[in-house]
Amino acid sequence: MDQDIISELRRRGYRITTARRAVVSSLVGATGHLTADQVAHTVKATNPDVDTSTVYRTLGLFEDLGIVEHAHLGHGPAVYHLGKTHQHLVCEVCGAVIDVPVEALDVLALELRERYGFQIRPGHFALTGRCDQHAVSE
Amino acid sequence: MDQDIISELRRRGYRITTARRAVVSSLVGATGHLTADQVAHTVKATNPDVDTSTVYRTLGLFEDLGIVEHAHLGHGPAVYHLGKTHQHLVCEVCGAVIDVPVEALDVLALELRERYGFQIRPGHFALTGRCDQHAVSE
DNA sequence: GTAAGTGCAAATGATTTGCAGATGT
DNA sequence: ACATCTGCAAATCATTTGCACTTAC
Repeated sequence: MDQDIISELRRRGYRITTARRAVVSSLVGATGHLTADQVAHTVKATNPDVDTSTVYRTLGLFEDLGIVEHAHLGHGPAVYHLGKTHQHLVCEVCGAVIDVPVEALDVLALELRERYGFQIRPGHFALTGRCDQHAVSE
Repeated sequence: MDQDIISELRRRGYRITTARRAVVSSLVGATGHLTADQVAHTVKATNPDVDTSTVYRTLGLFEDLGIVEHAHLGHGPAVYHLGKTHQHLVCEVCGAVIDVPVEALDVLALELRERYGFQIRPGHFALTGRCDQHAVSE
């Protein structure tokens, strides 16, 4: 799985460096979403001399190549993830994150399309609200 | 309209200061969404000695009191607005902002509620995508 | 060998905070 | 009078950038 990405990079003419390998491992080894800083920490565990700015540049490159995506879950730093786009639901009380397939927004997308001529591209910003445990019973 | 807010503040025991008056005027006089910095600029036009940090504090207070809300339209600074909550649609090509009533998300809210036990509270983050002019015809 | 990639340090942009002084009530 | 507000300067947090040096190819 690491290898797929490495090959992809090579195939596209990008150089395979220690930093890039380490970022790939960090992303592949993680379940879920990581901030750039968390990626940097994981990376530094094995490669202490990789700089955080390089991690940012690497994540930026991977994003341009469609290998990773970033999303905003709240007021803090952005989070990065591999794999296909999904919509994040974030509980404003406990911070719990639920990943839902973008298809869950299909009906909404259609409605906004028809009514406002607007095509949404879900996933970039979370939908905030309250999880089951912290629901407000009106 | 300025006066409603001023009275509200007074009624709740907050002090009426030059800075607060000026922030209220700025918000009332503007159509749409302003960044804290834009509010600060408007304020400084008549009251040059009001500091930007005071504008932030004032907006923060107004938000706590339910007088204003802030939303995130993209990677830049947050925007503040008076009035009732609405959902922002932001074109990722031209930055155009469309305001839609939160009721447009009712169907989605219901679905997410049933399927994931999650209650969304729309409006805090924009939905990004493409406006009519910049639609991708797949 | 050479361009692409990197570390480092410094810059940026948005927002927050500590504190001593000013001001609304 | 006295607590609340404010200006100012400095701190913070996430992210970006300039530049000289390294390294993958």
